[in-house]
Amino acid sequence: MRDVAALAGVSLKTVSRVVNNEAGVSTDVRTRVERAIGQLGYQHNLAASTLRRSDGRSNTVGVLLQDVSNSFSAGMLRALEDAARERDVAILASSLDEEPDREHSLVGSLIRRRVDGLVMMPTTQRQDYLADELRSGLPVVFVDRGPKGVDADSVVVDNRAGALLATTHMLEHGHRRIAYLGDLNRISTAAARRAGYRQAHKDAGVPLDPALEVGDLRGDTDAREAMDRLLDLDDPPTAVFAARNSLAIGAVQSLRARGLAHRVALVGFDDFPLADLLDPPLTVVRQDVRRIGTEVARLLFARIDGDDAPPRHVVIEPVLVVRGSGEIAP
Amino acid sequence: MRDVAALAGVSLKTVSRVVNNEAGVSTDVRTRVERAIGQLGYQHNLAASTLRRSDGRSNTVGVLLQDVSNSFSAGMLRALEDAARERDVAILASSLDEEPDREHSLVGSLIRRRVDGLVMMPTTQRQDYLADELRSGLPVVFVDRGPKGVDADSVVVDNRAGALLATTHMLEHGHRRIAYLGDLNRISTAAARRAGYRQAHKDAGVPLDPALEVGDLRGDTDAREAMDRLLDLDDPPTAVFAARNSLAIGAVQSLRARGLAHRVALVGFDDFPLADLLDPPLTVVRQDVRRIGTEVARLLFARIDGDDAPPRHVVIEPVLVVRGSGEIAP
DNA sequence: TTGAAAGCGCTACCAT
DNA sequence: ATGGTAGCGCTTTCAA
Repeated sequence: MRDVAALAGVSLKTVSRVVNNEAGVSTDVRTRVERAIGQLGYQHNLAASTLRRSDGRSNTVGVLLQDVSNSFSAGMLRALEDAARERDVAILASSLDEEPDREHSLVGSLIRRRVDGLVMMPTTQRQDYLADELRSGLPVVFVDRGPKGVDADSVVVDNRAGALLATTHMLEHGHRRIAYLGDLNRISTAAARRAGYRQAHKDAGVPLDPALEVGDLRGDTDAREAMDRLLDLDDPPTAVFAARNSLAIGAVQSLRARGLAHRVALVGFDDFPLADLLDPPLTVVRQDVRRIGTEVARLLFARIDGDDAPPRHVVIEPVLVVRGSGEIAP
Repeated sequence: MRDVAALAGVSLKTVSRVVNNEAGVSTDVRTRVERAIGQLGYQHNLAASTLRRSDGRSNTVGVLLQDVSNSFSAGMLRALEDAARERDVAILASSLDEEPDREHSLVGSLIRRRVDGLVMMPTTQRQDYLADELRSGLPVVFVDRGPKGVDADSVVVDNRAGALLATTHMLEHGHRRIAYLGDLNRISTAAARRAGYRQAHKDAGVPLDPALEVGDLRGDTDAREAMDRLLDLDDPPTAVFAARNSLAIGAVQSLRARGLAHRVALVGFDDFPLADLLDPPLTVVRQDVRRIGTEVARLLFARIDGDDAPPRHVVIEPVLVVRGSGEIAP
């Protein structure tokens, strides 16, 4: 910047004015400075700028997702990116893989980088460790799973209602033995989905069979094995509710391998690309990822812009997408 | 940091030593400083640190992909992330959506943020605009598509060979009318895949029919419509080579809607989740995304570590994954 | 409209 | 083993 100033024959401050598009620079001087910038290939240093600025804005936000390569996280990231781009805000993205330690260390890393805000799909049980940052005004929006131990903005879907929807749908189609495939039990959304599954049975007056409830499944491989075991029972389920997309995939693999894909009903939680091209097409409870992402961005940027109202909790209602697999009769 | 120093009764420099884990601090002093840090909730400011450091490292790299929500880009991002995490390097990720203007502006934004390196899946025809940065030593690794107009490291798959593989496979199964569904023609990988498709015909002595070659398709919707039109021809194709994953999906939609999924052969380029669960399971040419990502990371971090050998160009051979859809007889 | 000087939070360098 | 001082590249403040 000093070189640019020298070449253009102006002061540092004037170059700064040009670079930041501030008023109070004559067209003539502006042109001279811009030419000098071009000649020297000067690139403004945003880190130095941030350091000195009174607001300390880095124009960067951090996003901690479950796994940037899974379709739900990736869709979220994309929706956020679109909102961020309009403001010329960059996104630091990371995957947590349900590892609490990683959440702690990545949050620290983002704070050391002075992000203007944080979006997180938490994997820890409680986020008390964020209390200091929240109090000092760091904008944080929780997504998919609400905050525990602290209060902050959040955007979640009504997991219980979604599970109730899915399970009731199969009960109404006459199923009485519906299996449940669930995520790691400690994850709050998994608990809510399980509660919805049970509620549906209660509402319909159908007894639950604990042998049909399998939790703590990490991914499609786990789900496939669990499904295999369920189908080997003396009195196997005639329907399955898979409480996450990867678990539904594992279930499909198992059913397909045994030629039961058209015999056992299946409803998944969380839509994914190609679910409609499976055979039978997969009936799912859909969480509108783009809508969630848009809401998250709205909350986050409002906070960044100084909104200091009490935390807001947005709940998005999931919808049942009927495609075929969930309508198979017992 | 000043406050920490005051509270611990040491100098600024000593706090800096503790924070950076430098040697030459007694255990006693270190403990005192750490306690002060804890009491004050002090968080090191990485931007200020970067500014002052002699190497100017930001421990941040920029990644420009086609679209972070598509499985190929997302897989790349994830592989890179895993390599970056080991070094405590953060990732700024963005989507280009095949828009050249966005590439220019995002590269600028990343340079202003002083990233230590850049990974890009370019969407521009030429990247001469990067010449200055490359000359001044910015590590850049091109992925999926090689650099044009400048020289830099790259990791690409052998697109021509992959297309040759796919097309020959169907020719060997007796097909003589194989359609081609291709990406935007200006994209170099699309051109290479088309060349492979043609080469296969030439090798087999099978004449090409221009009516069966459709390029400039943007996504599954385009592909579906193109496929519909092809199937409406008087002499429709008995097989299809879809040169990108989203195009294969469009083709499947069209075939499925007409009940031809088991009648017309289909091979896609680029594997994706669930391709094996379609009916029939989709035969594809697979590019090993994780392997590509790992190679990219290896090249990038070697450059960041000071490697100044001439640019390296890694070519990954794609493999044919036979699953069913590509083996349908004419 | 333009500029000079101070200082953001930190690390390099040299001294003790 | 510890500290003082200068200065990274920029913006702020105030003066001209």
